[in-house]
Amino acid sequence: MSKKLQSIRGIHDGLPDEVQIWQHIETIARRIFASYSTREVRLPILESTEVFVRSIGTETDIVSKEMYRFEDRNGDDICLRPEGTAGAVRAYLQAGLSRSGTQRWFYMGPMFRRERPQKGRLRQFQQIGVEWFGVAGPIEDIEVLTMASSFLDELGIKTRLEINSLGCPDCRPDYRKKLTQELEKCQDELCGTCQQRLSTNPLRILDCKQASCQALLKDIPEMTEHLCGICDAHFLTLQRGLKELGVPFLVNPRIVRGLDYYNRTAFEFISEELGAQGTVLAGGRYDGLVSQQGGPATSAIGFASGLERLGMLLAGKVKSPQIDATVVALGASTHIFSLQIAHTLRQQGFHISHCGTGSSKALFKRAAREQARYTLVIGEDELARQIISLRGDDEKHAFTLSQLIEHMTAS
RNA sequence: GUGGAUGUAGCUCAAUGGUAGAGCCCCGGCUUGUGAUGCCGGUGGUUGUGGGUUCGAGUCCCAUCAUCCACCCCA
Repeated sequence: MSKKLQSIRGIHDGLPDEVQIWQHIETIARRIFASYSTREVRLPILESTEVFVRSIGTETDIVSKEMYRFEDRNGDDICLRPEGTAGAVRAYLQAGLSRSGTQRWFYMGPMFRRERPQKGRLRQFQQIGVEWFGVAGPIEDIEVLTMASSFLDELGIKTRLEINSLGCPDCRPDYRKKLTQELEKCQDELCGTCQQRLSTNPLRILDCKQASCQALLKDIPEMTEHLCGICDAHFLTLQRGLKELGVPFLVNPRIVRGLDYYNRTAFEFISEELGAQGTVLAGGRYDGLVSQQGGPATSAIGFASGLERLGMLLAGKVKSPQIDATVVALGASTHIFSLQIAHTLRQQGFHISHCGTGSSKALFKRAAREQARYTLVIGEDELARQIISLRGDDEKHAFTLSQLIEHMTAS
């Protein structure tokens, strides 16, 4: 006997009940994004590792520990994409679109990160993402945020929106320096990982989860108070726009990003229902990335959202597709006739399931499970007279095929 | 990567170290034409996997795999 086969760790199957929810999410995404003239791109799942090294760098654990990276047969260093933005920028530049005006893109598809899995944190997961290129903002920041907000609203997912400004290469280094100086004063009281972060990524200390660190941060200077004039104006306009457009938000100066190409607007839509995996949609401005990948200075903003997490919040709330009719064929002699009926109805655009063979009890039980609008009963009598009965009615109320089509169309 | 919890039937869960069970679901019969109720019957398990201790292991020990929780990281 062979061992039972199973999918590999953190890589799960999408079974019909879950896929149905994903498709619902995707349908709404397509509609909302289209209303912002944002068009779909389909980008590679495999990229050369260089694409991510250039955008993510080798500083964090990401490239070294958390990517599926391997050597192709010809020696190329390639990997499964861990996110969508880097590949989108690569595609944008490869197609020479930097001289074609604003590009508004969205994508949906699988991403791969080799992390310790949890619920809502898988190694293969799916993201829906948006990237807008050539948009300096803050108008586009407001639009991207209202778009994201409409998307979640339309899904009926309750979140709170938190925004922050990360500043820019002009003002962030000063703030980082000031923050580091302040934190060095109480260095010994910081938790172990934050003492590390002091040298590697001091901004990350701002969202440390240790209560002791948060207490030390109480009187620390905030990024939002140290923005340069341009960043400050950008952030204020964004806030005013959101207010005027009725998008509720909270300024959270402790939102940070792990990578340097992010600047100014950063935002997260957070659900209360998912514990530590509560961020359901996150994004921000990344004016530095296109040039970092070797292109011309190009402003850009985007966000991404995990389908699995959205799906968990919608579990049980998405209706199954309605089947129009299910066919009960009683007795072997009726099988072909019943198949012809089903076939014709399908050609008319109806959704039909056929209950197959078995005892009448089994067939009607199967039929009931389908929860179709109609159960069509076809037995010897119906076959002889070329008619179809409905469950619950006797043969006096039977339909000819054309009458049935008319009846089903009318109701 | 670190720390912790949990793995018994399709699902929810029982079982002092001593014969692996219940409810629900599924299938069939009473009832070869309308998912009732009822009764009767049935399928389904190498107790995640592999070792060890023991006369005897679902139970104790070790390893491993998976899921879940928190941390790390978070693109």
